[in-house]
Amino acid sequence: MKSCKPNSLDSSLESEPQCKGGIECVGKCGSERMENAARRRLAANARERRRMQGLNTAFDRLRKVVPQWGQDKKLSKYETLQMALSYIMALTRILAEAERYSTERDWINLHCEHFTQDSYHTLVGPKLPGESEHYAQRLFGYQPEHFQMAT
DNA sequence: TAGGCCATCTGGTCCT
DNA sequence: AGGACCAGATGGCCTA
Repeated sequence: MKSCKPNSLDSSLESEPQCKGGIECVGKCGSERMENAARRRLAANARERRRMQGLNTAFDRLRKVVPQWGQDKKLSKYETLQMALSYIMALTRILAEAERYSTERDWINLHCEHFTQDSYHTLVGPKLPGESEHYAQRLFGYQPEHFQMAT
């Protein structure tokens, strides 16, 4: 995914002698200003590239902790955010439910085993071919159309 | 081939 | 002034 825009400005910008002013150097100062602007632009481009790479690293880390059951292909950034939202909401629901039981042991016996993947399969039935995209939706209620008008 | 997703460049705005 | 952040534009890659 590379841009086709050339990056040819970064050479020959070093070690330009300082302009001391005066009529004869108006053109030269102008070209130095342009070179400085070009240099700043390139630096800004590099910073922006690093910033976006950092953002993508964060997305990758989020993908690793978000459920992706049955998904053979990587979640898009948008899907990752929506899945993370649904996941957090599901975990919040679980915590709230846990508070309704008097002892931790009661709650663990009742619910914990339902959140291993194997027991999930027994809960909702065997996975069918072509059905993988519904897994997360059924457990977490992740349905993209619910989020289209979010914000 | 159209559409989705993505990386990169770029100019604007805000902040330190 | 310079860096961070953002959104729009552009073009490449991939898949149905």
